[in-house]
Amino acid sequence: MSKEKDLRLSSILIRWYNRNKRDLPWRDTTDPYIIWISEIILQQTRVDQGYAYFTRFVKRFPSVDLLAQAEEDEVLKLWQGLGYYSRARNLHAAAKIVLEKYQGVFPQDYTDVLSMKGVGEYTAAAIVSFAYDQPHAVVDGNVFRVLSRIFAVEEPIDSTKGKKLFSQLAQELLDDKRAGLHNQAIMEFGALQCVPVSPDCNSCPASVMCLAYAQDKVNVYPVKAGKQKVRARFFNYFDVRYGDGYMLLHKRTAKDIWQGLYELPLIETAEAMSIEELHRTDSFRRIFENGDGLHIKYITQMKHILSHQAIHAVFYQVEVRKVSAVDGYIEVRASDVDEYPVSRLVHKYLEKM
DNA sequence: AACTCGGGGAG
DNA sequence: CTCCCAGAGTT
Repeated sequence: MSKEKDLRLSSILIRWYNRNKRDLPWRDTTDPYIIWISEIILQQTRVDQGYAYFTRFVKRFPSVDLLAQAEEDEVLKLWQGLGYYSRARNLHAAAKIVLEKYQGVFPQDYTDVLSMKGVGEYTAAAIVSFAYDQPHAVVDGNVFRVLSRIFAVEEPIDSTKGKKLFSQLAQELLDDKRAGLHNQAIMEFGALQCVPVSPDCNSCPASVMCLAYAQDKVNVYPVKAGKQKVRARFFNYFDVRYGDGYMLLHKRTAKDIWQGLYELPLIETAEAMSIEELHRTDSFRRIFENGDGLHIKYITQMKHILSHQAIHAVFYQVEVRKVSAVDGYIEVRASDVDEYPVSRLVHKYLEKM
């Protein structure tokens, strides 16, 4: 016994979508690889921000085997500036697995897609519905917002209960016969019509069935419980120049921000420190113990804000006649530094120099 | 369940 | 400033 679905909302959203959708390149294909790339890029990222990255990425890596064969540094370089760099590392690792485990054929089974690194429930549903029209409902930030308003859901979207509740609700509302279209429609509706701040409910075709609108409580949904705090960190960067145009770089490998990216020699301190204080640290002595004719000059300081950290960075330029190899650092030609993937913070410094 | 992981744009 | 974006992984 299957109960007939109520597809009135789906019908409204699809009608709205057909009239208002943006023309986006990843909607012109059913190639799961292309759709996968677009979905990873768009995780926690606005279309406007990810668009150019998508274009460059699929131009350089038009197929999964070409991505799998690339060096991780090149993948990260293409990702530079976009943030959440684990997306790029996971994308690259997953491409290799597709090549080896699936002989280069992108998996079609939802569970197989879900098992890929960097692919969670949202992305798996997006890929199989857009590429194969399989009936899996997407639940992203847009869907949370649209459904929480229409049904006046009081459960916080960042709670385990809330996530389950919205998944079930989204799946109940899904038009199984046109899942891809339905999923595109509800997300685009959230992105353009049912926007986070002061949506234009007067022009909304779903306002007739929107409980939040009826109660004049559109601005209270979606309900969120979370509050994240920001950690302060102090980065002291040393732009070490020596010889005939050489400098030192270090690849971040720790489980921390910017994993896989390169940066200048760094001394992180628990609080702000003067250069005189830095001189006395073990880290300083380790980096510069073999420094001959050391000359340090203050260059600039920058405050770099992440969603969860506030980094206070100070940059110094260090001139030495010669440095011997220091463990963990690589020596590169200063003219080649643009080849290496770096954080926005380091990039902003480098482009000033 | 709570925490971590980027960067940018809108208001 | 605050919020949040086609979220996922780790602890």
